[in-house]
Amino acid sequence: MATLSDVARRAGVSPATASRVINGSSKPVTDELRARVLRAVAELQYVPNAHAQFLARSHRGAVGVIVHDVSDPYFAEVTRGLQRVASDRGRLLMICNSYRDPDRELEYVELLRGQQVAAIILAGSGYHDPEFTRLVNEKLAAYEATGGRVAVIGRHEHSGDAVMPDNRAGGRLIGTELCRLGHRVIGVLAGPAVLTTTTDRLAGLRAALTEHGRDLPEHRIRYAAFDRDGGAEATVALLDAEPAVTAIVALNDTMAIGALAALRARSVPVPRQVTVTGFDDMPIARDVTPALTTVRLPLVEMGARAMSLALDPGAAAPRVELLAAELVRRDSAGPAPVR
Amino acid sequence: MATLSDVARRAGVSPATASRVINGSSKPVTDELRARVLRAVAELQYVPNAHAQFLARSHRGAVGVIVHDVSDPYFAEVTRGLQRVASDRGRLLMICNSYRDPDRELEYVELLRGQQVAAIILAGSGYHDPEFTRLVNEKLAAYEATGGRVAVIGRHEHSGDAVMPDNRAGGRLIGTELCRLGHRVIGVLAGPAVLTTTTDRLAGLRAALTEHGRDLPEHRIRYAAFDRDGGAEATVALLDAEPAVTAIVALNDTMAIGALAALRARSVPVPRQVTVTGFDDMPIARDVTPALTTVRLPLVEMGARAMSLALDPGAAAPRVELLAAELVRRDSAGPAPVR
DNA sequence: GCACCCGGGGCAAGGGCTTTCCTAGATCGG
DNA sequence: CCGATCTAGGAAAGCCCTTGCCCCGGGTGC
Repeated sequence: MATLSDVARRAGVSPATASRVINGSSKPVTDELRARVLRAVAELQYVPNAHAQFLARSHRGAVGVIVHDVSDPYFAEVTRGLQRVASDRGRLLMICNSYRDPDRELEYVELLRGQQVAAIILAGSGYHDPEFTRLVNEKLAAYEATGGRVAVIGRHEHSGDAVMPDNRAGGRLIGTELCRLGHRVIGVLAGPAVLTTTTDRLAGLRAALTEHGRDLPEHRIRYAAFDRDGGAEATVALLDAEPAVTAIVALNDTMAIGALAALRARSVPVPRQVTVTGFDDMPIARDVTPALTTVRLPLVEMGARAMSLALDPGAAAPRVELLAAELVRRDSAGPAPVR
Repeated sequence: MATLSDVARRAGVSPATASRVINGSSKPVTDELRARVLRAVAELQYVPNAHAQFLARSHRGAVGVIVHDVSDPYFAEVTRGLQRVASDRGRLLMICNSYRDPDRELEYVELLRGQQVAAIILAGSGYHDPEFTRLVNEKLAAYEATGGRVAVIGRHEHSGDAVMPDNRAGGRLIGTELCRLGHRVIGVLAGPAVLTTTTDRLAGLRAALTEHGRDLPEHRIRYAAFDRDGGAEATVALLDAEPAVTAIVALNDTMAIGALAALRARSVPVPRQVTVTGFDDMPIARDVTPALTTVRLPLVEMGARAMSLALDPGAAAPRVELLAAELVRRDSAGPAPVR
């Protein structure tokens, strides 16, 4: 690998001059030398060693984000927002997939710290796990103590800048809509109970139902993996145990799609016999049949905001941005069947 | 940020010893000192500076991949395969999104080179663009000349290790299936014509049709963006210009989903009146209505193989692995309507 | 014509870590 | 009991780049 001094030697200048030409330093260099250096760079196909560069200027360039899984459309959208802002500001974004493993999340915090990233963004849901929370906060605190910036997306037990989708309000919207449609026996396809996302959405839903005089007994809530198959399996279990349900609330769109598949397999017409709702409004939500009634979260916007928070110098007080959820009515929700 | 010498000082040892303890060097260190060092590490929350570490040992750890867009399910799946193998071998994977911009692809090659990654994997389709091809090959050659490993996924004009999905054969499978079903007037929703993926799939399709005595005139092929909206728009245009088509072949699943949406909007029953086929067999393909008849490509496997090729020492001759495509019959393709 | 200034270039000091080589003390054999 | 052999730990030389500082020579002002 050609080094800077190779270039300098070939151009007949000092490494200092070569460096200045290559980095467009403010220090003037004669056109003659500049040309010689550039020629040498081209001939040697020289590319500066990013690590050495990093070490020499102590200027932190990259930013890291820890997501559960980029191939999950939810995170794909969020990441898109993060990317956009990062690129606009000339920052490299390192994406780390925890694959929903808290330990891996911890490891990635260390790794990013080791990479000396300028900021770390936690994009997954928080966990209801005091021990994990303590550990991650400890690591983040150490990072922040040395000037690192942290922003989180979603509710985490971390005091600092945060972007919060209004999951509670979203749950409420769904609940209210279902009541309006006359549903009384409502089943829920929930994600893992340890995620704050799950509990917040559930809390909002329950609040709305209670307001309208309905209840949501625990046995009508099925906790499963936050993915398609989790949704499908939970739907089957729910249907068998609670044949009276007229509406199934999935706590994200992916699970809702699984529910739709399970219902189709049993030839249950949606929404005529059973209503299904999702959450997140992923792009695919409008393309399944029936198109999903869901709650839109401004995913890209969330990513963009989080990156802005992370890159703008921190205010004295933690900044928390609450992003509104919005009901999207499509075809998968209908009036409760009269029986 | 605590440094190694901070740790060493606190533990009352030399940086050399501290380093040895932390990295588990083979050189023996007394338990007494080891314990002191580890305690200091914990107290200071020390994390080694990855850049300095890199510089000191000239051992290349990370691997880079350039994809078009991770949020595209096609690449999400491929990336999952790459990740798995990379993690198994203790490698960090850097994911770069070119967003289908060839210039950005070039930039990322430089960037990864600067990061001194052990290998670069090009996961997007190749381009039919001699100038671009020349440039990228030049940069890759320079990289390989210094010991860098390169693997490509898909057909690129790059001689070296490659994993090739058998796009041609896949196109053939679709063509044969449609002929079997009696379709004669077939329209195509193609991706950008500059992509080798597009032309290869198209070539296979055309070959099959020709063999069965059908033709595929250019005016029944619509080139559009390889995404949902591209598919929807092209479908509308195709329907208007060629009302006689009984089958629409989308060259990837995303476009097929767009086609389904456009047909639904026009209340055209699928597959009764028009058959639609996709390509790739993304996870969502089975969950749209009607479920997509498509061609399965072993996407995860492709990623895994590519990573293996990249990490295993190169053979003398370039290794090319051709991965078979497989027809997946679902509900979106049916017999041609009798008229 | 002299002191000064300033533009253009190079020297060298890091930046944080690994690793080779060396040293000093302990151990062992004769 | 002394030299040979180990052993654990430390000193220091890089890895590649940036940048503050210094230096040299020619132009400026009075």
